[in-house]
Amino acid sequence: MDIENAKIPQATAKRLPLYYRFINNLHSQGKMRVSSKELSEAVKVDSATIRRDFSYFGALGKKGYGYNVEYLLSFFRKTLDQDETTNVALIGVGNLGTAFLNYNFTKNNNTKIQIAFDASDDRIGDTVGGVPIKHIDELEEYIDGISVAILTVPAQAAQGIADRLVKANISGVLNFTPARITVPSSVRVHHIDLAVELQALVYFLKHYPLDGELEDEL
Amino acid sequence: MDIENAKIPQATAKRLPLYYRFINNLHSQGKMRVSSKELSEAVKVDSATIRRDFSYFGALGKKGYGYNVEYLLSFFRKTLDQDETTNVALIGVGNLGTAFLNYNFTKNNNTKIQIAFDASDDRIGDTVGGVPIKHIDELEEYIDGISVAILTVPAQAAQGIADRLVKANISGVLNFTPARITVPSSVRVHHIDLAVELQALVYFLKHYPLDGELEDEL
DNA sequence: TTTAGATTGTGAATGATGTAACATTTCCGT
DNA sequence: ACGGAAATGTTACATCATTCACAATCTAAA
Ligand SMILES: NC(=O)c1ccc[n+]([C@@H]2O[C@H](COP(=O)([O-])OP(=O)(O)OC[C@H]3O[C@@H](n4cnc5c(N)ncnc54)[C@H](O)[C@@H]3O)[C@@H](O)[C@H]2O)c1
Ligand SMILES: NC(=O)c1ccc[n+]([C@@H]2O[C@H](COP(=O)([O-])OP(=O)(O)OC[C@H]3O[C@@H](n4cnc5c(N)ncnc54)[C@H](O)[C@@H]3O)[C@@H](O)[C@H]2O)c1
Repeated sequence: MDIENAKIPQATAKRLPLYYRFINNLHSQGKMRVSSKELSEAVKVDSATIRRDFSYFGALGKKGYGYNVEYLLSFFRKTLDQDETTNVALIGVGNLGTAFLNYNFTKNNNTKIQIAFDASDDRIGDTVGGVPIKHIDELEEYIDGISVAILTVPAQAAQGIADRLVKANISGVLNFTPARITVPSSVRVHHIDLAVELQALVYFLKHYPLDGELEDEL
Repeated sequence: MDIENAKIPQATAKRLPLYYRFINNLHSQGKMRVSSKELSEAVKVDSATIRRDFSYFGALGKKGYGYNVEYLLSFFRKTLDQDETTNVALIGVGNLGTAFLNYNFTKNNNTKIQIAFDASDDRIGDTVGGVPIKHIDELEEYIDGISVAILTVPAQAAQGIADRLVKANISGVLNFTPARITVPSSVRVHHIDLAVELQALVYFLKHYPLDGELEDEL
């Protein structure tokens, strides 16, 4: 769609939602302007990196002044497609799935969990956090118009479900399962492996200098 | 402690727990040997990257043969300090916190959630997933021997709790809060921002070529 | 209107990560 | 015991990301 955007580094793209949220905060607080230095302290990203990130979108600020909060906000809203909602399905209403359903991702967000699926009869027909739960056997019937799936099923079920999601034409999967699923190259998968995150943190603590470190981020 | 380890790239360190888990699987399946190519297909990491990662630890494999699963396993167990358990506290027994407590991170893991804290009187004294819940006012009394904290409190409470954790001599924090907390450089914080992850996935879907892409990983 | 001070946007330096390619070594069947 | 097949470990390169440092530009106050 946007010609320019194809050139934005992935690392930058991953920071955009973060910037958006903090700019939103500033706006609610009635702040009129902000410098890259201030933002830097809030989001814990080097100020030069922030300026560089913003610069991919052209000159958003004014030299000697900083950035106009209102303008930044409207810019990010547009860029992150806040207006156009992405429909999401959640598969596996267990511990983690229930937490996600109860959490309203819609705050500050352009995504909405529209429907959930589970294999256990107990929960079918209920709603959790306002989201209706259907039986997994009915996946194909209800998945229409959904482009992203959150996978919170047991690891053994992950690949099978993924295959069905692919057939049902899903575009992206957020996989919380420890299983690394295989999908065609037309589908994007992000793995979030919480056990690995915890273990990695512990590894860093044990093996990296504890003191003269940056205070943040992997 | 280990002199060598200081040189291991962070990207590699983050993959180690992943390798460990899959090698563990292979071992349970009775597999005796594995090549970087096989491993690559399982964990979705380029085989050259795997060989490079392993090579930081010396020559773990044999040319023309591959890697001995048993040996790899014992090596990783040692390297990831599987034997020595790291004690973890969880702060904020809400939706997300409850999911984590019910989930047994101890599988394949050198970490154990020993204790949880919450501000709401309702849950104090209960146990969730075998973990006792104490009142947050008693944080300082019970945090002895705990080196890592998982933060799943509301965003507004995050910085305050973080300050107390720092005073109580915590070494690492896994922060699920959208707030970016400030801590001294002696404390390591990893942010896991689930809303950002979802939004970033959506952004990639909308703005990046959908087809000729690697099929995995950010 | 002038000037001191602030802050951007970016070229260039540095650092980190990923991967192609291959010489080298080991395995293993004959 | 030998030779081809297999797979490592690593060199060299390519790519991506971060950060420094500063000229250019703007603000705001006197
Ligand atoms: N809970 C955590 O803290 C945590 C942490 C790290 C990783 N994970 C991973 O996240 C996933 C979910 O964890 P959880 O704790 O919520 O597990 P859970 O067992 O509580 O939930 C799994 C849910 O999936 C449903 N299910 C099973 N098979 C299904 C199928 N074929 N189709 C649809 N639904 C199916 C079950 O009925 C259950 O409700 C697991 O893969 C787990 O390894 C969880
Ligand atoms: N649930 C999700 O899916 C999800 C997704 C993304 C981010 N998050 C973030 O994770 C955090 C927790 O989310 P949640 O859905 O579990 O919220 P929640 O409201 O269900 O749970 C928060 C818990 O923290 C407790 N608490 C409040 N103040 C406290 C204090 N000062 N000390 C100790 N405990 C305190 C509350 O009693 C409650 O039990 C939030 O910051 C949220 O933004 C959650």
